Amino acid sequence: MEEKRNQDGLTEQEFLANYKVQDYERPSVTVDMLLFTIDDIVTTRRKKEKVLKVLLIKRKNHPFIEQWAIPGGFVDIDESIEHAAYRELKEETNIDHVYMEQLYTWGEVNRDPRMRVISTSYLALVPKEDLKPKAGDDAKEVSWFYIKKEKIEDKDNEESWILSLKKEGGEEEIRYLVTNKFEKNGVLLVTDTMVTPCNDNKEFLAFDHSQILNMALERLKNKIEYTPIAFNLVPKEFTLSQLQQVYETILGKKLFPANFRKKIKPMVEETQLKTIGQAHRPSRLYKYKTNYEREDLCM
Amino acid sequence: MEEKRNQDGLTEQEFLANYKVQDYERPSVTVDMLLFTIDDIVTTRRKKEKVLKVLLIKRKNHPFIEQWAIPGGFVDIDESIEHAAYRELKEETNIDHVYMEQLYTWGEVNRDPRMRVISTSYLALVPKEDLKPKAGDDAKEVSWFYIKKEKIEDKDNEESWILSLKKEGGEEEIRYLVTNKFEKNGVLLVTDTMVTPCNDNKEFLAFDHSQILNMALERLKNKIEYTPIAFNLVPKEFTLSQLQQVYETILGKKLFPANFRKKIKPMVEETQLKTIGQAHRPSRLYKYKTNYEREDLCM
DNA sequence: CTAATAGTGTCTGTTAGACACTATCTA
DNA sequence: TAGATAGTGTCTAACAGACACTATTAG
Repeated sequence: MEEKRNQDGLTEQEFLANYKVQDYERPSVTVDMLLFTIDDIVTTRRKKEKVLKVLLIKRKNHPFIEQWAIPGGFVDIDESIEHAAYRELKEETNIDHVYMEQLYTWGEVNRDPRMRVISTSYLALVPKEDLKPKAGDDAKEVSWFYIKKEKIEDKDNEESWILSLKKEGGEEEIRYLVTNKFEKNGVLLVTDTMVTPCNDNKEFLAFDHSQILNMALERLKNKIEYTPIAFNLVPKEFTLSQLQQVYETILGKKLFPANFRKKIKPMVEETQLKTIGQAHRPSRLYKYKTNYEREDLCM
Repeated sequence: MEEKRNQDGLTEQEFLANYKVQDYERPSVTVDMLLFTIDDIVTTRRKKEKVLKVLLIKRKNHPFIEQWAIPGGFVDIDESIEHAAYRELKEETNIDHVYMEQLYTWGEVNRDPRMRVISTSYLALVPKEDLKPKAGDDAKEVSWFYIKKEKIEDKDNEESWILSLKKEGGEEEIRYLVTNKFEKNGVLLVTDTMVTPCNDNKEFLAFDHSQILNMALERLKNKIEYTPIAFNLVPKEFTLSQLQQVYETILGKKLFPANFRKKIKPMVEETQLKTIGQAHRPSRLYKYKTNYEREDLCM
């Protein structure tokens, strides 16, 4: 390899040895971790129902003191952002092999009133059964919030939803109005989503976290249709009804069992196990067919 | 609103007024702009063919001096990352209403040998016809490269491609081997793509830019199937054959005209114009139906 | 006329959606 | 037995893929 020299006559080695990192102002870089799980709740009529939950922490200092926020933290100078996200995840779950993907990077100037912060958000999925009840981290107040997102009547011909978060075993409720505006991007009309607190609100999420949460929900809804991410929300062995409930919760609509099973069958394999002890026909347990995608690609 | 105080007894106002940005080391933050267009090239047999092109610039300093790179730059402390991307785009194109979307954020520790750099990449699409030939920016060498990505025979039962970039009107060619490895993410097998220079290579892209480029190509391929982004690569008025060629180039396969037209028809409206002067049946010009998506959503 | 590309009609097999039906457990 | 959930068979309408065909220009 010949030694190329730059305009100052330096080789790469010389250049790097003399390189002074310029002293302009840099943003801080953080990661946010949206950790989701699916859990059972018991409704007023003593019926069990599946709900989607997200993990939030209560802020202990300004800004947004005493408000709930998506867990996150600074990226160390000598770790990758993915590693920082993973570290954050570990702090909250303490389990391995958790599904995680990058969601989006938020870079508005005034996201944080203290200083300029750029944050990359990650999304992670854990089956409820794998979550060991965390030892009460005295300093931190952490809680699962269950999520409801309901379409409401169009106002001004726009699509709107009420997004509400209810604290697990608590009274606190956070409500947002989600509205799609249409905006031009090139020749396309793309949706620009507004997330605004409902006026009856007492509680709010910190920073732009409501917007981040909403984007994560959209991502989940989209990806569950064309990828097998849902399998990250059930235990290793599961019944097809359980899995169907996961789909129904995330998509926010009921599915026909026959159709659902037809669609899912190629992705799973039977085990010899069945559920027992319930007052109805026992159901077969299935496993995810790990090489499903590989087979698919090799055809 | 009551005044909440933190553990030091400060109100938010007091807290922010006294807030000292901690002096730990911060990464630099940059944006990269992947600008694509579709152009005609004339093959050896004097046939016209469509190709996908990407804009690259030649680096004038270490590291990776004299090598081609995706255009990009630092994010100013008082501008959003999206604004920085937009600024970069403007610098290269000088046209408005360009389609742009965030691609991914790259945060490995040693991406840049000078210092820690985190980079958010954006993808933009411009119709060739809108590109005014840029006034020769003396300091910068900028060029379009056309992209070929061809599947090669499986080695060890893996999918592989040759990704090659050829400089517009030049001899330079950059070739990479793209291979999918499978990796566990939660219970799923997801593809982890390796992009390695072909051993016959003389030229390379700078930094991790080959990987970024490859991800952008994947994104394009996916999104063209289920969104109307392709309309950003043709002029305001276009023939359906033109549009079909855009799809074919990005998907890397031939489509049946009858089927293509059936699929596209609901997204376009006829104009009264037709092409003239060609030695075959003239073709009707169409426009994109801007409110296509809206109509769709309102049903 | 030919060469070349524009554009259409229609058959096929696959799939999404809807719904009615059967199966198997506990109490 | 009833009540509850598990699980299947099948009809229909919509759609993707394949292919044969017609249309209209320049030279």
